[in-house]
Amino acid sequence: MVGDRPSIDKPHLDAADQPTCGHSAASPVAEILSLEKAQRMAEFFGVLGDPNRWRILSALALGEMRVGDLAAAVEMSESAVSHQLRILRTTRLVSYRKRGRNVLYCLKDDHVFNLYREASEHLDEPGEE
Amino acid sequence: MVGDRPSIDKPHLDAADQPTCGHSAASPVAEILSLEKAQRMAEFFGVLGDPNRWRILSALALGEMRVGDLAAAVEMSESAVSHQLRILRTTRLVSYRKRGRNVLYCLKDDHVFNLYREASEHLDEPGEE
DNA sequence: ACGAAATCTGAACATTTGTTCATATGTTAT
DNA sequence: ATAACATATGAACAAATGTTCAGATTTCGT
Repeated sequence: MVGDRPSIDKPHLDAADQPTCGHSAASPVAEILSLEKAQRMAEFFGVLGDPNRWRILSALALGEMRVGDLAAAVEMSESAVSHQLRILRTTRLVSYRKRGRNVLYCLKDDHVFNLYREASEHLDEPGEE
Repeated sequence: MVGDRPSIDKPHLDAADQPTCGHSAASPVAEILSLEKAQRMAEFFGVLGDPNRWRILSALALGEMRVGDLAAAVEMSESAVSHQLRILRTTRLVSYRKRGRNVLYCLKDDHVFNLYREASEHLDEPGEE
């Protein structure tokens, strides 16, 4: 296997210079995360690691919505949506309230937005890919 | 199956009032994410959805490190670490440079910190769990 | 050039994850 | 009450994921 590699992966400096990592300030994490804390982080971000959940969240960003309409909006079965909503609920990413025989869901707070923006910035950054 | 439920999951309002979702301002996402965009988001956050990757990232937050030392620090096999580093590399979360027969890794930018902080805030928020 | 050291890679295997399908629960209307 | 509607739940199965293990590279020391 010679020739062209995946094109990514080229060291920025293969010299004997200074580290490439220019931490701008005090990092919020000053030691290696404990297995427990790492687990918490992973579980949370893992929830955001599914495309259909993002579609659901973005749909709810438009406003409160019933489960059925939500399912139609994101083109998933109502059952699948319901399963996902349960996960988003226990992660406290969405809140809900019952209206008769319907249940209305909506985003719980702005953290999703911030995370979305931060991720977008990162993904839009230069760096060969 | 009656009795006590998982304790989470109680509608904040089951009345006929206003929505629970108080979006503070213009959301960065004004429509349902396309499958493609949702996929991108999910892939990125999915990378942050593993505890060992968080341990690696937090170790690198302390400073540049060789693969071997990194493996020792997070108590994983060097092979496992290497596999994970490849993923973190293609996601551009870490950068690296070769020094002789070693490879030094470090965090690429501050986005990880911001994501970490945002997630921490969310996890530390009230809301019964 | 040779052997040791450091890192990377691919296949295999066990675990996790998300959907579907069938069914249960709960609510409204007649 | 009964039927129809809306949502939730559990088991089952397919797909994705992370580790281990063996082997491939590459670089240093002598």
